[in-house]
Amino acid sequence: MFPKLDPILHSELRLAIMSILAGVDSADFSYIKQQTGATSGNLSVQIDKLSAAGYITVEKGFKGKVPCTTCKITQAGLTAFENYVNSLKEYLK
Amino acid sequence: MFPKLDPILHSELRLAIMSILAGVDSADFSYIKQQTGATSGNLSVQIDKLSAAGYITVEKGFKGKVPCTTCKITQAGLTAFENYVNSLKEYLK
DNA sequence: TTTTGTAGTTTATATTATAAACTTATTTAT
DNA sequence: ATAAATAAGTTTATAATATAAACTACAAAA
Repeated sequence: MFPKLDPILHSELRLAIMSILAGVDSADFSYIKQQTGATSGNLSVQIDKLSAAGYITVEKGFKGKVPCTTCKITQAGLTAFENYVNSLKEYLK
Repeated sequence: MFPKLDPILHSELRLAIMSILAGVDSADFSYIKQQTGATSGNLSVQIDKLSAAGYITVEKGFKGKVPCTTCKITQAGLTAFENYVNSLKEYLK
């Protein structure tokens, strides 16, 4: 039987966000936006969802005078990401 | 930049259907239903979508007196599936 | 002949993703 | 100093999607 895919991660943009965050210590909103090519609105919504799921933390600060939102993957997020990848493999082989 | 994921394939049930069909010559509705654990309604809709996309062919016949719908992956479907897998890899590494 | 089971389809609903419109603050140009 | 343009988001509205519930048609069993 096919394993259930985590619906939080089975989303193109959220998966891209997680993919980025899995490889770095932290990344800010603008960087993620540029890397993914997402619109600000979409990115904002999906970051909220990942944050609500406890997969990332979001810190709102300033870079000089400009607001800057920094995202970081959590241990739970990393684990979920790994589980998702493993589950997905069952579908791809 | 992350490649765009084929929205037809980026769906849990449709991906499972394609995964099954990629490994066999053909499979009928009931078999796919049993393998995926999907409801008939959901399966019917998703098979229609894959068929409309040209990724599978659907043949309605009879097994004795009982109706039997047989699905088969097309070359286009196989190619799309392979592309999807390759695209996905960019997200998972 | 009524009921149960098989094999689906159609329709309705709830969720989701996405974009458009908006807010707030900051530079930059006039 | 004021207006225009840019940056960094958020909120809201819309369109698409997945899913389940309800329904149809037929066959086999009780």
